[in-house]
Amino acid sequence: MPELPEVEVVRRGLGPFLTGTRVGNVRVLHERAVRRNGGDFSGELTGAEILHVSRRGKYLWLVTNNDMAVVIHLGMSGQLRIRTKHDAEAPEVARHPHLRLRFTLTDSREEATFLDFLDQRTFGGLHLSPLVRVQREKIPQSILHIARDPLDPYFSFEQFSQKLRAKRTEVKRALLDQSLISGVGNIYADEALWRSRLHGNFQAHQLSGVMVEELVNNVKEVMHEALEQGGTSFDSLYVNVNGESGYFSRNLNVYGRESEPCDRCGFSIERLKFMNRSSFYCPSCQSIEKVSA
DNA sequence: TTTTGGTCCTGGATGC
DNA sequence: TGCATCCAGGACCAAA
Repeated sequence: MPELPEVEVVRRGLGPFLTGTRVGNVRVLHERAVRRNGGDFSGELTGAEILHVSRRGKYLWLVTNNDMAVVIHLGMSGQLRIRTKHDAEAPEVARHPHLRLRFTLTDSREEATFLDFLDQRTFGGLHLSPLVRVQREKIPQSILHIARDPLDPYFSFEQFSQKLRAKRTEVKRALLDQSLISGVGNIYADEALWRSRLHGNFQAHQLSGVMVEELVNNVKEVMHEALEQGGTSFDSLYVNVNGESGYFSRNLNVYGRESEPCDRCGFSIERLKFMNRSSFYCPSCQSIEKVSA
């Protein structure tokens, strides 16, 4: 499932192909892919030039020359794939059951390139949003509520710590709250909590400043490691723009490892139902009894 | 205002 | 073999 490292891998992959191209045509094959878009998605985009590709948390956006952004969220199973004309016309690609949207991109130097949006579970989608200036940068209006992610150079630890410690909720739920800190999903939340020896159900307002600092450092660390290995792939649902999988799943300490021994203490890893999803943790290392320092 | 829990959605895996 | 059910989870929304 694409979380921050996976989305960043996609962003890096898209840049060289998309920068400087123009949108020639947009074919929407599944209306749900553009459900968040109010107006005519294809019409408003045709002819626009793509200037660069940006990201905040799990959101990607293509900045166009008319001060608009094509905001993309991959959801659980979204993929962006770059296709050459030859690839795009192959029957297994053109009639792929999960192909939801296709951009035809033109370039003054070469023949058309295609950008395909595939999404098995249709939780992902694209929409247009005007860019608005906030302090040092321009971001899409529709994602103003999304907090800076921990890899953002302007991420403020003090601000995050203050907000987190004011929350009367569990620390894992707070980590998944994109308006508090963005980019953290179920996998990296579990991994960072394990590294911090924190139980996901520990109350956020009981965390000390030192505990928050350690947690943030572990979130950053696990994300950097995942990024270096091209992200986490369990199956074919996450691939980069060339269709290649990442390798970080081999380095996971708790996520998806129910009943296996903890790498730190050997205790059996348990799975807990939390917020309609699974939480993996070591009941020995990550005791709920932990007392705030 | 903040917190909590339900819903959306698809297809692979599993059980009968 | 065929059918039913479970499961995965990010974002959003309504209820408390």
